[in-house]
Amino acid sequence: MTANSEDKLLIGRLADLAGVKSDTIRFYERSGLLPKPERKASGYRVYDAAALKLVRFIRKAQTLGFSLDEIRRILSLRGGGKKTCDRVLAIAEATLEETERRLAELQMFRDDLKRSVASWKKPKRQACAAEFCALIESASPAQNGRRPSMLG
Amino acid sequence: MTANSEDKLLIGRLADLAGVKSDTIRFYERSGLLPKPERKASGYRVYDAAALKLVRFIRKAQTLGFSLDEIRRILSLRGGGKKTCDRVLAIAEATLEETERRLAELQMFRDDLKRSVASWKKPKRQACAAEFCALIESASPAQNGRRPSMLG
DNA sequence: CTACGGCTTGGAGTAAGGTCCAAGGTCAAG
DNA sequence: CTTGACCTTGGACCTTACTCCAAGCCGTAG
Repeated sequence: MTANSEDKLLIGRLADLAGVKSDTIRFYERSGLLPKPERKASGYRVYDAAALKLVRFIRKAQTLGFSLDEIRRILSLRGGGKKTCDRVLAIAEATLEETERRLAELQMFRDDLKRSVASWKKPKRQACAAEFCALIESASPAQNGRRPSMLG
Repeated sequence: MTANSEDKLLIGRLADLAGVKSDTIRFYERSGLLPKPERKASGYRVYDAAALKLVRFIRKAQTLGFSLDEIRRILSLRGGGKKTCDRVLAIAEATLEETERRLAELQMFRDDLKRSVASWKKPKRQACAAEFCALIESASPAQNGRRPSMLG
């Protein structure tokens, strides 16, 4: 029941199943995120279920805020020994801290936003645009622009 | 006590106070995020406290996940009447929903991560790299890549 | 045999968000 | 009156993450 020929995917099928375009798969390969796949005699790339998992992993990690570069570094840790494990632990802890920070900020923003939306729904309010701005403005912690990198 | 000459900032000072580079300020101006500032006879841009607030607003909004384009649209709503207010409400509600989604996902990831880090700290564990990956992999909701746009 | 869709490659293009540079003007201090 | 820090402009360049294109094989259905 393992790896019969029906498990094999060509690039377009893999892309569809993962919800990306073929070009994206090739791009990930070029970028070192996906290993070079087997090839048919014709040169066609042949993928298996593991490749699909991997592409889905990459997409998932992206939604969590990791850059492709960070994802590459995370993936490169797989299958290491004790030393690697310490490194993973360090990264995981840094990620956790950063995630907590983002979470707190987002939560506060959510609460403020919720309150404001409720108050704007009660008839007669008009300063809402200004308030909406003020609310973003005072959304607390992180002082300063663009998403910071987790992973030291 | 309002707007004496000490409130006026040149671009470099404004940039420092906002934690960005002068080039970024000029870029924001070109992009229509900041209004054209007053100029000295020499051509130097002259800013006031409002400009500083605005730059900080932009940075803050970015950390909350808004793109410059979204920020521009939000800012353009300031000072509108009842009609604008309905629009703001709609945007705010969409933003709220999207924020809830992101929050839920991030929270779940945080919890898993926390649990794992704790377990890895107890002596003798070694599959942690693989686990770290599995954990990102199963982080639930959003199926599919890149940050979605709040704001319809 | 002919279509037609899927695959190959290399390379160019895109959008977002900056970042840097050269050539030159401004201004306060010494 | 010279230094040196800061300002001006236009335009080139950078990174990230794709996305598209042309020219040409592959593979199966009619």
